[in-house]
Amino acid sequence: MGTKERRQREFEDREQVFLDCARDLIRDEGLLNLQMSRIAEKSEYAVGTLYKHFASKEDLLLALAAVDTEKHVAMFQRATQWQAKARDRMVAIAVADMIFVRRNPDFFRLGQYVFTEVVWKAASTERRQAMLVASDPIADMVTGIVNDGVAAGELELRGMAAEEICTGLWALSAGTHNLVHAEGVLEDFNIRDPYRLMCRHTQVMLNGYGWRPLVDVGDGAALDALIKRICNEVFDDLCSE
Amino acid sequence: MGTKERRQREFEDREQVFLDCARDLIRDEGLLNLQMSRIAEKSEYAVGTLYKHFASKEDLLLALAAVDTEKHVAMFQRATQWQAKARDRMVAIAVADMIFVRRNPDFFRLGQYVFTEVVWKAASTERRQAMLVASDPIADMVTGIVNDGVAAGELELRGMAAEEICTGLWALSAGTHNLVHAEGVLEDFNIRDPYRLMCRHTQVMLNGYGWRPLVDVGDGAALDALIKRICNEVFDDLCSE
DNA sequence: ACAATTCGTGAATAAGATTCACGAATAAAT
DNA sequence: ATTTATTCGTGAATCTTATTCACGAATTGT
Repeated sequence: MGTKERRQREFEDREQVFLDCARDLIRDEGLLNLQMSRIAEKSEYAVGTLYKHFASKEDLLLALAAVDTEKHVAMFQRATQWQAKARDRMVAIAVADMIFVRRNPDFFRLGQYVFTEVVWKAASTERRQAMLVASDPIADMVTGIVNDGVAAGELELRGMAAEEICTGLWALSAGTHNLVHAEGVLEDFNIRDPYRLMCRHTQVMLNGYGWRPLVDVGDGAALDALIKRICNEVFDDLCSE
Repeated sequence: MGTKERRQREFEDREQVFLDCARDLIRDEGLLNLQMSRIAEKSEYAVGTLYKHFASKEDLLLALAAVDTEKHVAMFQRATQWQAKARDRMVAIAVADMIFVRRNPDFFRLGQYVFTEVVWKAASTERRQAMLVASDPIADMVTGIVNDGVAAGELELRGMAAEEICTGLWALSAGTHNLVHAEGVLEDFNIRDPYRLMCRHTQVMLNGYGWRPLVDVGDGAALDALIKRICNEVFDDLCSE
């Protein structure tokens, strides 16, 4: 009598099939040209079936973004659990961002879009909730590193809450994502290696908080060496460079 | 024979009428519910007339965002031209951001949306160009202040280009906008006074670049005094607090 | 006064998202 | 084994909106 279970399993697997097809279509034809009927066609199901899984197009997009976010968070987790000084782990978070965006070029574009009022409000409460749950661990991870740094005497809060420092670093990262996205959208806008720049600014901001030892940001070689070390020790399987 | 001129003038004024109506509709009913037919109805013109002015809905949104950007840039210009030390002018830029967003709560939401791949690509080349032209002065203004600071011996580049420092500050600002937007979109997300925090992080980051005298970020009172001074001296007419 | 041109109009069209009545497949009951 | 009930995928039909364009009124030129 496992038929019911098999059915259930098939239904769940199908959601993944739809998401994969949608992702392929976005990659090949762009978010702009994504059509529900094309997703159905590509996955060889009827449109009605697609709507059994997703309340709306926006819902599907949010589901897609949530999957990305889970992978993104998993990268952060590796950085967080790395056995190293808080200072290096903080840069590792930035490197995780860098690697992730390079490997998933559509990620931010989609993320940007789904967090738009228009899309967000058009999606179902469940998907919104799933998205929030997926991104929930991030703040704790970063705050945790800041607190570790303080505990180890490497960082001074200087009257700020750990969460506020965290917010500054987060803004830096979100702003850099914006910038990377702008490179794709604007024609003549081009900043060389924006995520490397973000790593440096992370160090500079932490310098501002009396992070010890202070980083000599003039020495790009030191940063590059650290990035390479992080790639080797933390993201071995993902770094080809 | 001024009839032709009058006609021409009427045509140009109408564009403003459409934009005003669209803005009102967005304020009252949200971007999500904005419909071209409603804009036409509200402005008491036919849809066809609306389309004589805007190639598409996205085109209209981009035009709307460009107007906002011009006002935004005008605020920055006031900060830039303020007769004060580079250090204070840099904070004045941040304060300009703060005041502008508070007075135009829909601004960033719209800006976020139009810079989305989906909207950007759907708009006409002319509007895109107008948007780029409108935001063009910003980078120069900020880089200018950084260079002034370096020339006055208040800031060390430490091996970074002025543009790179500028990018860091820009990322901080863009990230904060993101955060402010998130407060509107997400239900339970709430950061007290995000722009004040941005001002502080601007100071911290500049501390990291050896800005002199270094700012004691622990002293929130000093920052608040500076913000109040900027409101009085630069944005007198816009600050009620 | 008449022809030519410009310009606003809104009904018609187009594109795409979303629905839902249907029938096939499966499960339950006899 | 046969009948009845239920579940589930289907895709043609519907609905919503953006967008177009043929028309006629207003204006200009002769």
